[in-house]
Amino acid sequence: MNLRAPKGTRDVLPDEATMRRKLESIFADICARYGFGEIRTPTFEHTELFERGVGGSSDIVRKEMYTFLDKGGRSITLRPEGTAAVARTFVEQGMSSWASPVKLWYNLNMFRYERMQKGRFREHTQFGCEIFGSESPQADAELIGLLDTFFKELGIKETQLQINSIGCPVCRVDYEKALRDYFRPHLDEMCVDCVERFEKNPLRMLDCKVTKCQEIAVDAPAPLDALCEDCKKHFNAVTTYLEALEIPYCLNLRLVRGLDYYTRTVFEFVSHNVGTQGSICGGGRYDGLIAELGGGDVPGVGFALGVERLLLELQAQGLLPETDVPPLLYIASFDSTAAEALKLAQSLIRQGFSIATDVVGRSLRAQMKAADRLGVTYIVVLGDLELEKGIVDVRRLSDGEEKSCALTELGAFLKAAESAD
RNA sequence: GUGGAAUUAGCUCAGUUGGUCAGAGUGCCAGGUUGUGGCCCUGGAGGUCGUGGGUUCAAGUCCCAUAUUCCACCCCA
Repeated sequence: MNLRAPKGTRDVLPDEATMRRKLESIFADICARYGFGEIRTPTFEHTELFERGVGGSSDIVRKEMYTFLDKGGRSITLRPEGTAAVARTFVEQGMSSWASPVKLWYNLNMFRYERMQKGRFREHTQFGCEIFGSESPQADAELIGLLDTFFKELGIKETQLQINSIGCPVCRVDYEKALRDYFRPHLDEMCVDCVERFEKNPLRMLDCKVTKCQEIAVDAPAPLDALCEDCKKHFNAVTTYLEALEIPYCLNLRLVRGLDYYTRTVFEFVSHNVGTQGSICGGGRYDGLIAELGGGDVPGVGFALGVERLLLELQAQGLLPETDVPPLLYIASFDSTAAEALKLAQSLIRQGFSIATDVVGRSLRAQMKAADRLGVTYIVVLGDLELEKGIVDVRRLSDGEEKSCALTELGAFLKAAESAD
């Protein structure tokens, strides 16, 4: 077999598909209860959207995008993340004239050209939420509250919320200057990446993983101290609301996040169960994004949650959703009764029951084995004898107990059996 | 983009210093029981040993390249 799924992609088989469907349904339900509407954007966009929206200094834009020229010569990129695309829709569809704030959620697959690792794929799925049109810390808190609700409904316990504020463009300018002043004397001791970050985005020098750089960064000016009065007030209000919602959080002054559009609040839910990167969910405020994309001065805040990482987390905590249950009843038949068996199965299925029947033309013995392997609860043999009398014996496979039942009463029998469980 | 490990049947894996090494378990199909599941017994299908080169009388086995997967770095969900 030479043909394989492309590197970094996965096949989702029935058991996992069922689990994912349940997660999707829980998330959709919670979003609806919080007043969010679903949005589905195109799988690909003009490359320029991500270059401007996500930002040229981010790794996503620099080296992880699936970009190609289409037959019309347009530069197209498979979406590497959701926020820029949803923001584009906001502008294009004139959502600034909708009742404000506009609250949207999505469930979309994302594409990033990366090396494979635990919890990391070239195609992966994100659940996400965005609130456009509110500058208030109440919006930040509501989003984190929504996530907290989601995790609680799934039973997740071990994740930790980390939060930080990286300030607004105004205090960022002062802060970046302060950082450069601090790091400049140490530059020759730091890694090549940090030297590059010094020019482009000195904030990210704070969370460099190189030991030497970390040692130097320890005494760097802290982001929270550098915030302007408005940003300080905003951040304090966010944490106050989190306390009111009884959501535990952990200040992480090193938390910066690599997408260029973030302002003020940034946060992540982390866990040790999803590989060393640890992040299940990340988000923050992006007050300048809509303007950057040609819309008005509309603030925004949002998050994205990695579904594959969520599944890893649920598995580690023994919380995976149930997979499909086997059919309730297997109808065994013979050549002479195959038509009647199909008819009976269809009738019961149309009444709402889950029914299996032979579609291979197997011997009765093989059908019994097949039914057993499927894990069905009951089995009936529909032969000429049974058809003649209009009565079948319903056998319960768990203990072999048999009960006679008129063919016309089979639906009622199954209904009673179902409700008895 | 950098570094490390791995790849043999659908799945989990044996396979010694190159020489009956194409294997086991499990799963699948059938039969034993021509109209009755599980346990048991028997048989069957399924692999160009990731791919391509090289060394050799002889290569899952040694060498090189490459692909894929896993792990870590970077970064992100």
